[in-house]
Amino acid sequence: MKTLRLNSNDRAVLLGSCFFGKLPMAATNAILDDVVVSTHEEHDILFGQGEPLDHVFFVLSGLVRLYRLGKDGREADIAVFPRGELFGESAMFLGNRATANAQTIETTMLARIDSRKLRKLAEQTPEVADALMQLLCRHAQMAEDCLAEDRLLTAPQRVASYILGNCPDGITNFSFRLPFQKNVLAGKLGLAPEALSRAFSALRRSGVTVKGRVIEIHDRQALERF
Amino acid sequence: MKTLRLNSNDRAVLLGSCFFGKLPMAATNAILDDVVVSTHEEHDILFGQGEPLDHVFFVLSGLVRLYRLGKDGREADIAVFPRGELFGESAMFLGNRATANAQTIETTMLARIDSRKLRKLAEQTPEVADALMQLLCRHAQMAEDCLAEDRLLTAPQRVASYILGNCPDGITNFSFRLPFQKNVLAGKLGLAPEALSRAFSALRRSGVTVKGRVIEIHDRQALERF
DNA sequence: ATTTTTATTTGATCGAGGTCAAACCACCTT
DNA sequence: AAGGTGGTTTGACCTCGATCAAATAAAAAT
Repeated sequence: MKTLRLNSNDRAVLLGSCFFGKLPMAATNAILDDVVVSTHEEHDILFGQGEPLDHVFFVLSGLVRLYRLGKDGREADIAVFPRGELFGESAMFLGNRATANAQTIETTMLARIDSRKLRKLAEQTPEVADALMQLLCRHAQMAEDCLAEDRLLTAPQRVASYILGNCPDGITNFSFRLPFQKNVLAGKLGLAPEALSRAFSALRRSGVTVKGRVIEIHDRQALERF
Repeated sequence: MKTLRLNSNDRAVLLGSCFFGKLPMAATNAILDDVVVSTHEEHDILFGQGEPLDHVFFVLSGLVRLYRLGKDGREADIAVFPRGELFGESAMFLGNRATANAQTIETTMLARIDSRKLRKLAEQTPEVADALMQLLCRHAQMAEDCLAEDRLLTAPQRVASYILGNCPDGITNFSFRLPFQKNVLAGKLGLAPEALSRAFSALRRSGVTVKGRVIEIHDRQALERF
C-alpha cells in the first residue's frame, strides 16, 4: 500500500460522485483538503470486523467487497462498491468500530476521509448531514433489497433481477458487460459460483446469452416474467 | 383507526426511547407538538410499497412488521418494530415513497411525525440530524445482520443466535419470554413456522427448553458452539 | 505458440428447509 | 364438559442450491 496525493483525475471522480456531487463546493474542499490516497493490490484486506476504524473510504478506482465471516470461515458478502462509492460510514456512528470486513477485489485506489472531521462538518453544514443521511439510507436500502431478494427469489430470478437492474426501461433488446468477474457477482447475489453458472444457463431459455463477461438480452418480457 | 392526542404515558414512552432519549428537550417538544396518534387493530395495513408516505412512525405500543411482497404473493419480513422504535424514516430521503409494506402484528398505537417538519428540524438542529443518522445506521445494521445470518447460518443457528441476543453476557442459566408469537419470530428469522419449530426441537439437545412463549437456556456454551 | 494459472462450467450427490396435510394443544366461548 | 378457533408441532415429500470432483475455457506468463 502506497500513499499519494489527489491528482486531477481523482478530483474528477470525487466531484462526479453521488455523494460529493451535491455538496457545496466549500464543504467538498474542506473534506478533500486532507484526504489521504492509498493504492492496494487485489485481495488486500482493508479492515476487519470489530477493528477500530476512524475514517471513511471513497473508491477512486477498482472494486471493494464488504463481507462478514461465519465461525466456520465461510464468507457472506454484504455489498460490493465500485468506483465513485463511499463506504465504511457506519463505523462513524457505532463507536468507530467496523461492522464487517473489507477487501479489495482488484487493484484499487482509495481516498480516506477522517471520520471525526466529516462528522464535525456534518454538524456545521446541513448539506453534508443531508448527504450522509441519503448515503446511509441508500446503503440500508441495498441491504434490505438483498435480504428481500434472498428470501423471495430463486437463483435464476435473482440473476434476472440483476440483469434487469442494468437494463434501461422500455428497451427489449440489450447487452452489457459485467463490471466484475462472475465470481464476484455470485458472491453479491449470495450464490455459489456454480449456482450462478446454472442460473445463467437456465435463463438461456428466456433469451439471455452469456459470452464471457458480456450479457445479451433478447426478450425483456420473458426475463420479467421469470 | 382512531385519532387521539398524546397522553402522559405516551410521552413517557417517547422520551424513554432510543431516538428521543438523546435529543435536546426543545427539539423533542417541537416534534411532539404536532404529533398525531392513531390506534390500529391487529393486521392493519399501514402503508404499501411505493405509496406516498409523508410521515415517520413511532410505536407507542404494540408491534409492527415491515415486509416486501414477491410477485407470487409470498411475503418477506424486513424488520419487526416493538414499542419505542421509529420506522418509515427511509421514505424521507427517497422521494417520500415507502420502500416496503407495513402491517400491525397486534393492536398498536402509533405516533406520526411529519417528515417535512422532521427534516427541516434536522437541518437546523445538529442533534436531530445526528439522531437520525444513528437511526438510519442502526436500521442498516439490522438489515446487514439479517442478510449475513441468512447467508451464513442454518435455521437452528439463527434461532440460537436470536436466543443469545436476548441473554445477558456471562450468564449460563437463563430464561425469557418471547415478545411475540412464534409465528412472528419465524418471519423475522426468514423461516417457515414449521422450520422454526424444528429448529427449537434441534436445540433441545443443547439445553434449550421451550414452554409456550417461555424459552429456557441451561447451557450457554452449548448454544454458542451450535 | 505453449505452458501455467485461474476462472467457469458441468455432473453427481446430498442436505436444509419449504410445502402440504394431519395431529395436537391451548385458550375461548358456550 | 363440550366445542370452537387459531397457533404450533410432526410427518412425508420434494425442490433448490451447496459441495465436491472433474472437465473446459479463458487469461497470463514464458
